[in-house]
Amino acid sequence: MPRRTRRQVLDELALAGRAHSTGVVLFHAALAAKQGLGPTETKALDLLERLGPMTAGEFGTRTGLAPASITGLIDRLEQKGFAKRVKDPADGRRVLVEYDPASSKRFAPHFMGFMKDLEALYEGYTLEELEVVRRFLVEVAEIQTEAAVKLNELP
Amino acid sequence: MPRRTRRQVLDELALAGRAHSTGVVLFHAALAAKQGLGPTETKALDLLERLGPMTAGEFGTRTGLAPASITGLIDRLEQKGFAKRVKDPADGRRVLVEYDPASSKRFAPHFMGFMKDLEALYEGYTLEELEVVRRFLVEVAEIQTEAAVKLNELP
DNA sequence: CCGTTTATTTCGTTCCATCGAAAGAACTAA
DNA sequence: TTAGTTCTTTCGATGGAACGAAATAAACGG
Repeated sequence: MPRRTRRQVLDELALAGRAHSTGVVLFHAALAAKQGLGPTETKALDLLERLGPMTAGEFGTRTGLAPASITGLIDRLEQKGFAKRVKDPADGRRVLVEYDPASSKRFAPHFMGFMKDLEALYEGYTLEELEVVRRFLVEVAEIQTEAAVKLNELP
Repeated sequence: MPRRTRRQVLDELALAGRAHSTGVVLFHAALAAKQGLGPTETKALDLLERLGPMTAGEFGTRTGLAPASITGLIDRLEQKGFAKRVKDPADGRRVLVEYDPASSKRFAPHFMGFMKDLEALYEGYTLEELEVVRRFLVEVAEIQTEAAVKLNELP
C-alpha cells in the first residue's frame, strides 16, 4: 500500500498544473506589458515567430481581423520595432510581414534571471527525470493546443 | 556515455517548455474568448478566484485601474454572471466583489474533453514519474510567478 | 448632531482598435 | 494594351474601455 494513492497524486498534479498555468499566463502578460504590446499584437507576434513570414492577407485570416485592421496592426508592430514590411519580390501587390529577431534579443535581459533560475532548478533532477518531464510537457502541449483549436472553431 | 548528453536533454526540455507555454496561452485565450471575456475581465476574474472576495477599492489597486473604471468592470462581470456585488455588512460604504463559483461550472463542458484527454495521458506514467512531474510544475510555477512580479514592479 | 473623511458611483470625455467601403497599386490573360 | 482580378492601404465612422472630476452614501470624531 503506497503512502499516497494514485488518485491523490493525480489530484495534486492537477493542482500543480493549475498553479503552473497561472504562472505562465502571468509571466506572458507581464512580459507583453513590459514590451508595450496589446493582446492582439502579442498574439500576432507569436504567429509570426512560429510560422515565419507571411503576407498581410494571410496574417489577416489567421488573426481573424479585417484587412483594414491588419494595416494598422502591422503599422504598430513596425513602429515598435517588432516586425517589418518586406515587398514580395515575386508579386509587388503583396507585402510580407516578418518578425524581427532582434526584438527578442532586446528584451533578453528580462529573461536572464528567469533562465538562470530554471537552470538551477534543473540541477535537482536526474537525466531520466528531465526526460520524463520533457515527454510530459510535449504531450500536454499537444492536447492543450488541440483543445484550444476545438474551442475556437466549435461554436 | 549516455545516448544524449545532459545538455541535449536540457535543450529539448527548453523547447518543450516553450511549446507547452504556447499551448497554455492559446488555451486560456480561447477559453476567455468563448466566455465573452476581455483581457481585463479575465485578469480580474483570476484575481477574484485566487484571492477571494475583496472590496472594489482593493480590486482597483490590484488591477491598476481607476475607481471609475472598476465600477464599469464589475458591472460587466456581474452582467455576464461571473461575479456579484455584496454589501459589506461591517461598512456600508464598501462593496465586496466576489467570484461566482457557478460560472466555472457553466463552462465545464468545454473542459471535459480536455480533462479526459489529460487523464488518459496520465495512464502512460508511473506513480513515481507523476510525482516528479508534479514537483517540477510546482517549482517552475514558483519561479515563473516570481519572475512575473519582478517584471511588473521593476520599471 | 454636524463637519470631515472614506468608498463607490455617475457623468461627460477621450483614446484606440476595429470595421466597411472605396481607392490605389500591381499582376494576368486575352 | 487593356480589362479584369487580387492585394493592400486610406478614409471616415463606430464602439468599448479607460479616465478625471463631481456627486452620492456611509462611517467617524469632535
